[in-house]
Amino acid sequence: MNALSDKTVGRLSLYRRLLNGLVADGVTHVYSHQLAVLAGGTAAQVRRDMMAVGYTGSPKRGYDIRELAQSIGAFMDAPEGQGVALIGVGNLGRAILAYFAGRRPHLAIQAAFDADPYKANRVIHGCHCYPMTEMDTIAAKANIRTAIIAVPATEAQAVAAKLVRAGVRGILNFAPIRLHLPAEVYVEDIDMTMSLEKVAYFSRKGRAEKEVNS
Amino acid sequence: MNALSDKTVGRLSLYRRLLNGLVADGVTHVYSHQLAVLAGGTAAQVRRDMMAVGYTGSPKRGYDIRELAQSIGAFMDAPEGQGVALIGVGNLGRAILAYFAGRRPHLAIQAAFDADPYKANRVIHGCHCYPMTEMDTIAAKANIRTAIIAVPATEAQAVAAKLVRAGVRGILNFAPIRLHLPAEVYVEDIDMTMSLEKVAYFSRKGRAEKEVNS
DNA sequence: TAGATTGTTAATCGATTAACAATC
DNA sequence: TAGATTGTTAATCGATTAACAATC
Repeated sequence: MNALSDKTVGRLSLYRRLLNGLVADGVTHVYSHQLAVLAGGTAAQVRRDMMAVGYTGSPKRGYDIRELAQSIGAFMDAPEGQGVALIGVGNLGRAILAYFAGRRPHLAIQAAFDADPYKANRVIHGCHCYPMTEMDTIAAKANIRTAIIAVPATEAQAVAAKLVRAGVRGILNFAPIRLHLPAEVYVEDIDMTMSLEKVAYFSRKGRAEKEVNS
Repeated sequence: MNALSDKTVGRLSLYRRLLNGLVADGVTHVYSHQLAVLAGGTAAQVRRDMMAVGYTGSPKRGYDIRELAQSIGAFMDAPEGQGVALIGVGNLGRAILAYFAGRRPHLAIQAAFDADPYKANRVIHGCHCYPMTEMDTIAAKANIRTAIIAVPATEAQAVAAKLVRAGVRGILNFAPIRLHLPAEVYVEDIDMTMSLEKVAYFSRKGRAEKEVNS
């Protein structure tokens, strides 16, 4: 029950989604090597991750999918649900709203904010948009501790600092800049420019030999 | 000049962006520790990365920003430019088009494709959209080896296979699914659901002790 | 020179992989 | 039982960090 690593948590999230897909197909049990193929990892890694969440399978039938999904949920989900704020309702912000709309009731975007007053007081993909000036109040009232930043790079640092002051402890940052925040705030960067440049580089040069073998 | 690792290439991409920002500010030289602060890394790592691209600084003035940016560019950019294809022109696809529009002439989205014929034959954010049926022909003609997948998860595997048959060797995949492709194809996943779940988890549980200390 | 930074090697760390007795 | 899979430990691997002589 101690703290899991960044990567482990990511894999758990993926496993759960895969398990939900299997449930929909009517499958009840799964072996570590089957899950490994779906997740793009190894069987040993899957088993180690199951150990981390404290769920135990059987040598005969493998893992019970429903029970396993529930164990992962108990580990990852907030029991009372968890609200998320979105900052920046431009092209990217609206796509993010559409992407997450109605997907996970436990982890829904409860409010969006934008500095542009013309974008405020509208409902986009089911989410109410407020002016930035109301961010502190609304975040505090809804007890929001998680936020998504989808503002231009020039504004991201100021927005992030404001979010932290309002009580946010985790940020998913789409702005192509490294945020400087207190160490206890968890930041995950999605840098689309960097990702595309990496892909472009390796589509010309080829993957490193070692990686191809894996 | 041998193959660089995934992570190194990512950092080089970030360094170059930071260097361009410094040039705009009129700065001419930078020390490894300054760049490290901006990039969120360590000075030693910056120096090791500079070694990797073969650029040498001076103990007195550090690194010449213009020359360094040029060295990184010589490493990362295709001399003749490199075209990118986008598959899927839904909410996310359109946001991606807007995001990359006019940013990097060397790495532009040259064509977009969608299975929905109603989305084809339009120009969105400066990019022409074609029906999926024309993908093979157009990708071959434009010699496109890099692609972005922004289609629903259910279609992603089929689209990816089709892209690889058309000559694509690197894929930036936004669909929340692991693609099964030949090992020589480089795939970078951007899984927004996984990223948001990670952020939500750590905003409740806090970062691991070790990571906070770093 | 003195001092800070550089290129480069050695030590450390963590994560992945391999291996194997225990289990159904 | 026989056979495949499980939980768990040991070995390996790579990347990061620390250290230091060479340099301007």
